[in-house]
Amino acid sequence: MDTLETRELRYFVTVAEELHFSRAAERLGIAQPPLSRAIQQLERRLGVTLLERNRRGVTLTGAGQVLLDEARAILDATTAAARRTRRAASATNHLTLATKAGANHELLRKLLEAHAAEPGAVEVDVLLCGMGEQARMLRDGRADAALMQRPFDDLAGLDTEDLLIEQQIAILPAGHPLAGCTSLTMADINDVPDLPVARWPRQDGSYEPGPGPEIHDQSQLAQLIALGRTMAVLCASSRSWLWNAHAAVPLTDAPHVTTVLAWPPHSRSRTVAGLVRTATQLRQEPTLAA
Amino acid sequence: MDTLETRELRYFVTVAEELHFSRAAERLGIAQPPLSRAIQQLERRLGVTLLERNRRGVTLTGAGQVLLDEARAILDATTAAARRTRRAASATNHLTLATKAGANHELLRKLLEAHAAEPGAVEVDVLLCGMGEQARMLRDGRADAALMQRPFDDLAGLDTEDLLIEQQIAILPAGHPLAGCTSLTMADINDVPDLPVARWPRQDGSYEPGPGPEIHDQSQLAQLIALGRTMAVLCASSRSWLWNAHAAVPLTDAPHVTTVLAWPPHSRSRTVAGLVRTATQLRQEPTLAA
DNA sequence: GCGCTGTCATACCCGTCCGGTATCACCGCA
DNA sequence: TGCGGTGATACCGGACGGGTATGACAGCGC
Repeated sequence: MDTLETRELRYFVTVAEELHFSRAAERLGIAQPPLSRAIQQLERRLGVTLLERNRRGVTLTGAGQVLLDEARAILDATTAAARRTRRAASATNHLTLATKAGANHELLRKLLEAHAAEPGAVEVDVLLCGMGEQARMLRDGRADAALMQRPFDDLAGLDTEDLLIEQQIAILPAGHPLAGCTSLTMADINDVPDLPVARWPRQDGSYEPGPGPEIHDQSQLAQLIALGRTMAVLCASSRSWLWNAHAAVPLTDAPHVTTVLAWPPHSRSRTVAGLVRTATQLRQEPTLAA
Repeated sequence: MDTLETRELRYFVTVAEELHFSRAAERLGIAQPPLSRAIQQLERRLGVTLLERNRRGVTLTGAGQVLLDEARAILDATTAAARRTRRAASATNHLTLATKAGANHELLRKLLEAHAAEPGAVEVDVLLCGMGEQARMLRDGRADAALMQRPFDDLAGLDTEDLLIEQQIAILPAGHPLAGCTSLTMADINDVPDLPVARWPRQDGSYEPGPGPEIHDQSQLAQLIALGRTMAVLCASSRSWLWNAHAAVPLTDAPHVTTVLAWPPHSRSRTVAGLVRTATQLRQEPTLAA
């Protein structure tokens, strides 16, 4: 009675996104009548009205909104499942680790080193991602594990293991007056008239309004800071990629950043488990606790 | 090309569990030949061998094991999706909160109270679960949110918000010699010859071997302690349900227990979001921080 | 070695159901 | 009151899921 087929979910998601049967059918590459029928069947089977067909357009009901979220997650999970299965068959004894390009150099190096030294070491392919792309990589099965940062990245639905807690620092142009300070507060750096704070994309990819430049990747940010156009707040390990034209000043009241190893739940694969084990051991070493 | 239908996944999971086509077909209520064909189609579509058909039996390949985990998660997600959609349609303005029976009385009371006082308050149905049942309730869509405890409960794949960090305490029969101590350590209470520590089920439902009794629910435990048959290690808030025949002694070196509010990821429902908001505000109140 | 049993795979047929085309009912609009 | 555009309905053909019968093959007892 509750056998939601993925075909039906695919159809429903498309209709819910388009709020228009004909356009949805076109996007799906089928005709409109079968699509209408499929949605009706889905509604009948569930015993629930998912879409309100008014004159001039279609709207989602509350239940429809719920199913939309669920269906999206399920469809993502199926493509991820297919991809993971294929990768498990082909690149056996490989493991793809997604990391934010430029972040956590040191931690990554140590993790790879420690993992390679383990007895049953599998080869680790490092996948450098843009801002917050790791979550997608994990969820759609392109990566087996990822280094991510709380509270920046969206860890919803992922298993995690904390690896490193860091202060945040302000990265400034070396010549700027504030660069000489030994420490700063958030209040100090907000509203500096000639040096707006860079804006990162939010989880949905949009930017909140503000004077600072919109940042897409770390190299762009580095250059803009070096040019004296902006400043940024980053975790302390970002020091590893600073230029001569950059200055780093600790922020006393910024929230701490936790770097975590994340992996998809329900993944009981031996290879990921091995990496997690290595990582937890790493964390317990005093050299990283500092 | 990667359109894993849920029917195929259902078939594959059954075969992978039975490791026997005919039995799997019987369980599925279909004949064996169509099942064989369906699995072959799945393998052909994925381009991956999922099952090794040896003489005398079938075994899972590595890729098959991966797909088995993924498929189970997906099938759970579909039944959960159907249930959540139906509940969203029928019990609108309701919200089901799963809690471990007997745990976190005070916190639960305060949470419900605070939530009821919110302006857009929806009614909260409290669902009392047995050991670690909350995770299943959340995952299969019977509950919208749950109070759970780290590190006891399996939080994999759930979103959480920390609510309360507590010490653990030892619950002893009131007359026992150790009951007079002002504090104890784990070493003190392990290997007490006449009072073995009670054993809780693990995440898979099994018990690790040991001398203590196997515990299924809190009332059973309470009685066994009162009878002087066992002792238990629990979080401090368990004091609220202690009997006169019980004594509680703080444990100095036991790991802390974090009670969290958990909910399924991708759930952007307004009602759950409201409860989470209430909960986070609760956490920030000093009365609970103590 | 010969059947016997039990495994999964193959061959073939049938009915369901998915998808397509044609059309309808309805609304807003000029 | 037509016209454009919406989703729903009617009907038809073909693909495909499911059933039965059978095959290929391994292990086992005689």
